[in-house]
Amino acid sequence: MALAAAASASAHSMTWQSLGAAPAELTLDFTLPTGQSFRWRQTGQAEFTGVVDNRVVKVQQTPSDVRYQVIARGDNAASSEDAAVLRNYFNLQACLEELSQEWSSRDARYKSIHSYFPGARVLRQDPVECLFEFICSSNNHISRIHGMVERLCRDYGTPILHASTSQASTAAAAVGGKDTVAAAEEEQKAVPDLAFYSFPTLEQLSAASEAALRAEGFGYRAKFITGTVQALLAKPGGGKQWLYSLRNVPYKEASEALCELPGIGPKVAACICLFALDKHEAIPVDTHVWQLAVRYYTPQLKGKTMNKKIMVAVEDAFIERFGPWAGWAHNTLFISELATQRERLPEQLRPGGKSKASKSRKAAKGDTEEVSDQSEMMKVEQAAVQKRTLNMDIDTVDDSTESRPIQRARRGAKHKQTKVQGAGNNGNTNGQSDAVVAEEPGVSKKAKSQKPTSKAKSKQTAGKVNSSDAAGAQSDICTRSSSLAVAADAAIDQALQDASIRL
DNA sequence: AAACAACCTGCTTT
DNA sequence: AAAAGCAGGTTGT
Repeated sequence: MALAAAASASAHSMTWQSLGAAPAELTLDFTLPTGQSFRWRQTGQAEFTGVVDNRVVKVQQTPSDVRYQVIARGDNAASSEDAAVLRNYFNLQACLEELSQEWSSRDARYKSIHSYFPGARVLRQDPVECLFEFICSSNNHISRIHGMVERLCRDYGTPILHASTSQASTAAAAVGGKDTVAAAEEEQKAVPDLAFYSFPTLEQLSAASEAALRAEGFGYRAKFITGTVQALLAKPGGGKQWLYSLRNVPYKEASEALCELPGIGPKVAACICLFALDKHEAIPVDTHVWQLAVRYYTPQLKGKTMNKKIMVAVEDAFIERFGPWAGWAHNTLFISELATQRERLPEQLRPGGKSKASKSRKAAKGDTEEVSDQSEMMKVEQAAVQKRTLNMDIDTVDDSTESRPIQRARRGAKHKQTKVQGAGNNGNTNGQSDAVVAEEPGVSKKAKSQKPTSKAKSKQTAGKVNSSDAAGAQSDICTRSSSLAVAADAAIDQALQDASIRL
């Protein structure tokens, strides 16, 4: 192991390249692990490694920039295109700072929280990859989605960088500073996870059976994946082209087209539209955004049950409030709601529910309940805005502390009856175990039927559109004054170097 | 049209 | 320790 480490370390002594994006434009911590892509692994204190367009890329935050190294390339990945590929992936033609200023002038809540989450960018991902990532996301949490996507790539994708030659693994071994046994164990455990694969093509994915996917822990999403693969392959041009063409049609049209595919409803469609199809106004309304909405933007909808119509109402409210790039504004607001991120907000800006960390901290200090409720918070924010003479209309959110998600009450009620047979999960924790899927974990009633289902049979046009370059459709609102490079000082360099691998 | 039950799983909380 | 709760939802009734 050590030998492999040394060998590859010297083999990969390349240098960092500047991406030319200041933290206000791109902050990796708010962009990569916050649920819009599940293809990145944190491989250091301020460093992530992932695969972009057939390249294994390491990106690292510095105080003034983000820099990158392409540590491996697959077929047809020319190094001359690295920079363009990454600028495209990080959507750097848009100027987030400028947008942020605009949103701040339009909305009190955004204004009060955005400085705690600078550089939360919306990526421009590959549509195929993005689509399957978000089929996996339904009724699921980030860490499991991440594992599922990883297995999908490992099982059906093309390896670009093997574990034995991975720089990341060498770092793991080198940094391990403990006794050699522990280090060896650590490395052994780490190695299988440190290979990098391209995301499988539709053709590669067509090799996956529902049974195999279930055996890998995809649950009921297994048939969504196989169903969508088939549906896409049946499109003229093989599916990939069809999907890319959605970049050139209006949001609504793209969303409706996506919703024809099994496993894709309005929320997942909005994710794909926002994160891969250039629909900057798309608002994925999930449980977090729903709470945001009834708290600040559509209080009149409180108590309603979530459905397509309600989602559209929420979306419209966001678009009216934030404008054509509302999806980007939503992204920052969404992140501020995540349990893993909301602790960054000062107490008085934090929404009602407290996270574990917050709870235990309070418990330790013998603190009592939180002081301000939503209405007070809103008043403070409104006052702040009005003081600045911004005559924007601020929704008055009166009322009280409905801290609990509405759907929770709903679920609590229904679970009384359900549960029962779902409780006994048939053992195969950790996914891999057996190869041949137990013919019927939860296949209670129908299932099995590979039928196209009602959604597949309705319409299916959307094949037209001009084939102009998709990137051209985007506006260049920023003349990017390259606050570039600025060689990070040695101290930071050192610190970053010392960072250990973290999964 | 709207509401709700069912669905896979892993991790946390009671 | 067993059970319920929850996680960036979709589908069928």
